[in-house]
Amino acid sequence: MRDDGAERVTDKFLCGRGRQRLGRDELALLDRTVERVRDLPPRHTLIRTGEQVKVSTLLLEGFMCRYMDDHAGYRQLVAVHVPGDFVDLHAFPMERLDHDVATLSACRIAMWTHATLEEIVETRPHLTRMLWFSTLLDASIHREWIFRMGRLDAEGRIAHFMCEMKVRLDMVGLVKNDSFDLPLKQADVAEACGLTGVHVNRVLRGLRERDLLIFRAGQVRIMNWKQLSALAQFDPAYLRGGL
Amino acid sequence: MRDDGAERVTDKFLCGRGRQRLGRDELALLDRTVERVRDLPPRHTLIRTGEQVKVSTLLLEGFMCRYMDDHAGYRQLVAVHVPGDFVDLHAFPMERLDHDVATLSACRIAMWTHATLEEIVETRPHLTRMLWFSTLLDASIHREWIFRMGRLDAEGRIAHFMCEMKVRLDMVGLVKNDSFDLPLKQADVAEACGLTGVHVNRVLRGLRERDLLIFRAGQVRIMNWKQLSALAQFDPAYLRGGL
DNA sequence: CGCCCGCTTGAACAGTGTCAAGTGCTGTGG
DNA sequence: CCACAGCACTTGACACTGTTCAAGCGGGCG
Repeated sequence: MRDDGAERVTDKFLCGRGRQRLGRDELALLDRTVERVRDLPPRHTLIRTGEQVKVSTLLLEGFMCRYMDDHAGYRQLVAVHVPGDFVDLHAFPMERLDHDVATLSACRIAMWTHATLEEIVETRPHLTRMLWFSTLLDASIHREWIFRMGRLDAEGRIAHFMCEMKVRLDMVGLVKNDSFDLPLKQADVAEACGLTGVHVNRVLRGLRERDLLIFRAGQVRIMNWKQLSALAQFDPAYLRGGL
Repeated sequence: MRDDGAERVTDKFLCGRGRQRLGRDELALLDRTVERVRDLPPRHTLIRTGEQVKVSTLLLEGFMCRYMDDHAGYRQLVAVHVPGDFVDLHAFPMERLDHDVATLSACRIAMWTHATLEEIVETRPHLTRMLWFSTLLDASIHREWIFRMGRLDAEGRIAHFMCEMKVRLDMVGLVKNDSFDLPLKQADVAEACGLTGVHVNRVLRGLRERDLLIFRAGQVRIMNWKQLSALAQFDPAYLRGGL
């Protein structure tokens, strides 16, 4: 925070995941070089597969996702993003993406041109390394999702997804009394977990009836963290990236 | 290759994935700064979850994997590596890993200390960016694995896995006449695809009987690429990372 | 030669998907 | 203010994919 208390776009960046390693000057540099801040409506596609990308996006408020569609049009989410996430920083070294990027809820985002990032790489080795690190955190989450889909049953997958959301949102101060906003439909959870909407509905009922978790109207309330995280075989270490 | 024709450790690095963007001097620098080359036996664990890592490993020959075990001891592979892959470069910014790293077959590896990589980051922005890029390729593969597990049935998953191996090995010159070595057991394929060994066996029989693919004695022979890749909904774009 | 490991096959079963119908909001227009 | 449309959620019945458990096979290696 600045003295005047105004929000800075980097306020939530890497909170709980090595933010303390970012110098004041590094945060200030990022803040100063933002190209622009935009508001996006819900369910808005920001980047399409294969298209050339020249800016990267930090999510300030709201929820975004990345997804791939199969031949029949069924969707698989490959990532869900919360405030403080650099949603498509990987587009900087990659230049084009292998997936779509879209908002789930209404969002506010901040954007940096790749030319600006280029300059950071040229002149700021430590900051570069932290940006690199932040893309590796995403990879770490990807791996956990592979585990989730490969080794957990429907209940475990949904529990795991909810545990992950809780911890990630907690890191950026968006959890109050074990409750948090999660503006997704059951169908979105299904697309994140490799399940059908119908089955997600049944599993959620089970979790609710056993007083583990309530997900209703875009709000999650975790009633029994211990049992839920056990079901999910959830260990939050992967979210901190070893730092 | 040098004039004397001797192999250099970086010979296969990023082949087919932007290698042409690496300058001769950059490759030479990597070659010169290798700390050491080692041979590892099959089924050897190189890094365990959570342990502090101070070197990163380029795979020269053989097959390695990264995996996570669930509470019951069942294993999920989260990556399979082929020659030319920087297996745990992400350990450099991350410092410790959220998964184990092990050999599948006998392997030869080259290792760089993180101190050396540190120096590269400090002094070589372009090379740094290419190293960063190479870790993002892994993330890209992770995403495709999430898609594979979430949206494909058993047959599609195995077909997809085999298609991926074929293209990746082809990039580094290890495919001859649509055949390649893949020194894995059926159980390993199961662990990569989130299936049981028994079911992998049945699916492989089906693929063999329809003359799509033969996997026997650690060798894969692709008989019908077109049908196989269609089954897998396979598009190799993600393996090239947009470059 | 015999053992062991990886592969193969069968049968019963469980988990998840599919299809179909119905409920309950919320927002809109008459 | 009510009727209605649309959407997300809910529930039930049934089919199917993949798992589990169990047994048998085959080849390489000590």
